[in-house]
Amino acid sequence: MTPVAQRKMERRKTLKDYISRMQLKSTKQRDVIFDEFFNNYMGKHVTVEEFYENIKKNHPKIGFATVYRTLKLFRESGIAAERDFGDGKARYEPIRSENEHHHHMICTNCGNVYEFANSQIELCLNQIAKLNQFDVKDHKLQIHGLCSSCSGS
Amino acid sequence: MTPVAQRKMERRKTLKDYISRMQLKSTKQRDVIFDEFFNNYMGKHVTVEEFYENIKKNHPKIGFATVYRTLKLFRESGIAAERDFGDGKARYEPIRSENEHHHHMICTNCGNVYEFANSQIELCLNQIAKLNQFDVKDHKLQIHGLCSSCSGS
DNA sequence: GTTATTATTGATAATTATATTCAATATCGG
DNA sequence: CCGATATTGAATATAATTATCAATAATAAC
Ligand SMILES: [Mn+2]
Ligand SMILES: [Mn+2]
Ligand SMILES: [Zn+2]
Ligand SMILES: [Zn+2]
Repeated sequence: MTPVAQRKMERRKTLKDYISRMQLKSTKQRDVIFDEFFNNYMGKHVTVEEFYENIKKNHPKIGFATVYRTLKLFRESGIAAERDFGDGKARYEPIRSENEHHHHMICTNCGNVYEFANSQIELCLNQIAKLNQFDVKDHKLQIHGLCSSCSGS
Repeated sequence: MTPVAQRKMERRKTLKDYISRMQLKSTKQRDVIFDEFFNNYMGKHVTVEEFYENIKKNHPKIGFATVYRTLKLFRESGIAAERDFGDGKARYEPIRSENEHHHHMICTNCGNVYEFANSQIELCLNQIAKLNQFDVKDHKLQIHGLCSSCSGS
């Protein structure tokens, strides 16, 4: 099995566990949305609208509200992350592994998103939090500006 | 003159300059909102609704749309910053000085906001941007979690 | 397998923050 | 003061998200 397929299976188990733990139910729609999401959106940051328009092509009967609710379910179960890049629309991306963590550079011109991670920053943040006795649940870091294509450098 | 009054005068000049540069007009309402904002909201992060409710007490005739538009004008002119703490409401805070820059720790329980700054993080960010030939216009950093009061440590 | 219970679906409507419209009014250069 | 133009404030529109609810699907109990 490829590493990609392996990770997808792990995500499926995480979701199934969450569903049974919360006494929810597995459904055709959730399976369909799961496959679409983890097959086509690794490393992407898709809005609900975009995702809905694409999944509708192969599954015309699926409802908009169901897509909304299911992506939210993915977030709650820990297999997806919800992002806000400041344009008023929620975006979702598959979480790649348990402890993976990254941040975003967003081009205000073309909209492209670049990911980065930096352990030194993470360390600073933890120190700052500790100093203020702040119990960190999450943090987000975004750089907004022009990507190399758009700034013409 | 106190340093606080001094800075307020500088902000007023910045706004006046912006208004004349963009061929806008000075109005009673803008003056009233300016005074309210810089007298009562230094170091605060106020929503438009909150701000409107408070200013209405002394100036009942002022309109909601005017408050919205004026706070946006303050942002455009560079004397106020717009923040998004993830609760779906825009927040505004007075900019304290030209090159001042800070970030936020937000308690998910009590809603209190704590500010911090860290030059090492800023340096890392600039390096990362340079490495990716990314032309930084802005960046935001937020820590979400429980403050010391709410985590009971 | 049948039945009972409970969650889900999908169409629609409600909500919420923000943006726009527009007629009346205020500002400002000349 | 006059005329041109920007602003105001009430109302309306927009856009993303969330809630409602009757029909249906999934699981549990028997
Ligand atoms: Mn990402
Ligand atoms: Mn602040
Ligand atoms: Zn770009
Ligand atoms: Zn707190």
